[in-house]
Amino acid sequence: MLQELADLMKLEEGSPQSFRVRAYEKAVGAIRELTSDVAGMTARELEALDGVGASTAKKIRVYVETGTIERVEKLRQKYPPSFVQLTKIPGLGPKTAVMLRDRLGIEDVEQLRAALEAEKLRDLPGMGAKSEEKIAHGLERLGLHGKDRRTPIQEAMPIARELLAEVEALPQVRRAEYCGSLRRFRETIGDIDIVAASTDPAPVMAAFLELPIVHEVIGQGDTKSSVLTASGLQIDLRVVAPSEFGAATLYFTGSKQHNIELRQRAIDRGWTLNEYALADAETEETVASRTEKAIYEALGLPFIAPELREGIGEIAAAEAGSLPRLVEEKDIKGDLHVHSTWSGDGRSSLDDMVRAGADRGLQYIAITEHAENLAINGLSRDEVRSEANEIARLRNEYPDLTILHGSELNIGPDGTLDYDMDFLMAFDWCVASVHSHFDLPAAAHTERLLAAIAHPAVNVIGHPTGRMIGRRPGIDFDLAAVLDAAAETDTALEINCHLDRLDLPSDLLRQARERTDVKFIISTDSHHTREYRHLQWGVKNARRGWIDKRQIANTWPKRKFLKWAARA
DNA sequence: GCCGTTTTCGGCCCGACTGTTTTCAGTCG
Repeated sequence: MLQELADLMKLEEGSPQSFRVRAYEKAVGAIRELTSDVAGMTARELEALDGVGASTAKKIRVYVETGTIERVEKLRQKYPPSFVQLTKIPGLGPKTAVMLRDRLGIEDVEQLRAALEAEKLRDLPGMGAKSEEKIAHGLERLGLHGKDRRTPIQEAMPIARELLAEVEALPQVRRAEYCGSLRRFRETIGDIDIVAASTDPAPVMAAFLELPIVHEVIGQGDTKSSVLTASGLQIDLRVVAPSEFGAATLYFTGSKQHNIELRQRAIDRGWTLNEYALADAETEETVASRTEKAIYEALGLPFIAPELREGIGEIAAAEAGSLPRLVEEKDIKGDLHVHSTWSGDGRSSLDDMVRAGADRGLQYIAITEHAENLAINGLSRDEVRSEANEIARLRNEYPDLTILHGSELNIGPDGTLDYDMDFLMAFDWCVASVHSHFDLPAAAHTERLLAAIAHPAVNVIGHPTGRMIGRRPGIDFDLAAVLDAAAETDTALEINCHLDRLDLPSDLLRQARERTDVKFIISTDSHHTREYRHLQWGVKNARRGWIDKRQIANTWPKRKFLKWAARA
């Protein structure tokens, strides 16, 4: 409701940056990060939140009690959804939308289309034939890539990496980095931002605009250009001097709120921070600019990892020295969710999977084929016994690698698992996952998860929400109850590395971050040898979730881990 | 609308690009 209020206020105030709009958006951010239910908070408790004042606290209370906010109702009358839709058109902002209504009586997209065809826009103040053309073009893009459309990370990441490689390969480019929400590792991306360091920007810009992926140029300048791919994904390239690279990546990585807080911090010290440098406000002398680390240090802060830069308290935590100890890829000592061709959907042989795990320097792995209840992909009991013999052979071949014989069980709609108790207890390691019946009510999902967590054979709950980013929402369940049960039984929760899963999602991880009694396992869920390298994504997701690495059980050395796994 | 280790009033992050203007408004990030 507050977000809608912010959006409507953009129209009312004629600016997306009006102070009132920004205040509402800040309040939205504060509430989004709450771990407790906002409905249960008093006005006084709400006001204690950073960014929520008396006015917003009152609105929240009224909304909780009556289900409506008068201000929103009035604004909805004035700006109905069909009118608000106009501002979703790229290049068309609140000022223009309101003027179109005042001057031409345009109330919705259809009327705008008619006015464009009749060439009525070009006679309006501040507009001309080109503006008309721009808006007409923006209208075409609305379906393909409106302001609200976000691209799933698994779609954007490979494009960004390839693009980055091409930019880095240009002879004039010293170094380059992808920034924006992709570097912060959000699960959906608005656009791809690339920053390049060069003393000679013109050829870099020219080469960028000529790349095969560029379908359309929507803006080009000396140091900044924006293009669209054929699928409508926007890519921005910014070229800065090498000495400015740190300031530029900091700025383009954001988030917006993080930048605002950093800049406020600069102002408090008599400095100013922009994409070129942290500099003295009076003399304009540079304080720091080459690296992000130098800028943070000048501002009295330790380096803040990109995954944390959401403007949700990371700067205060950094100042207080209370940031979590973040996991890194090299900390991970074992992979506890690995398939082979024994599973119907596995694509590398067991021998290859084990060899690849050993080659990566893993100290322990768990082979976890699908279980019998997963119709096509699961293993019968006989197959499980046969694979056990193969694993015994491989243990001899790889004496330094501990190979756990595991299974990925299916949590049924009633919480029951595959096989039977005796059979299950013979496994070294069990992952239990939801693979079906995604549309039950939340209470039923909570019950089935609690049942699986309570089962003595289960070590970890696999991809707990079952969501597929951009395709399928996760199951809804009572997170607090699941965390309580996981802590009670010492059952871990998985952080699945697949880019289309990232499950648990980082927002749920953040809600769990104060639960230091809960363990997590970062698993690749590999079905092919090359998927081991997906580990990096699970690591980034855990970092984004503010999870302290001491709670991630597969960072532990082999002895500690095996002792815990056997006990659990 | 929010906020305060100079402030309870008067500030609030900063700049590129476009299209329209002769110095700026709108949009965007």
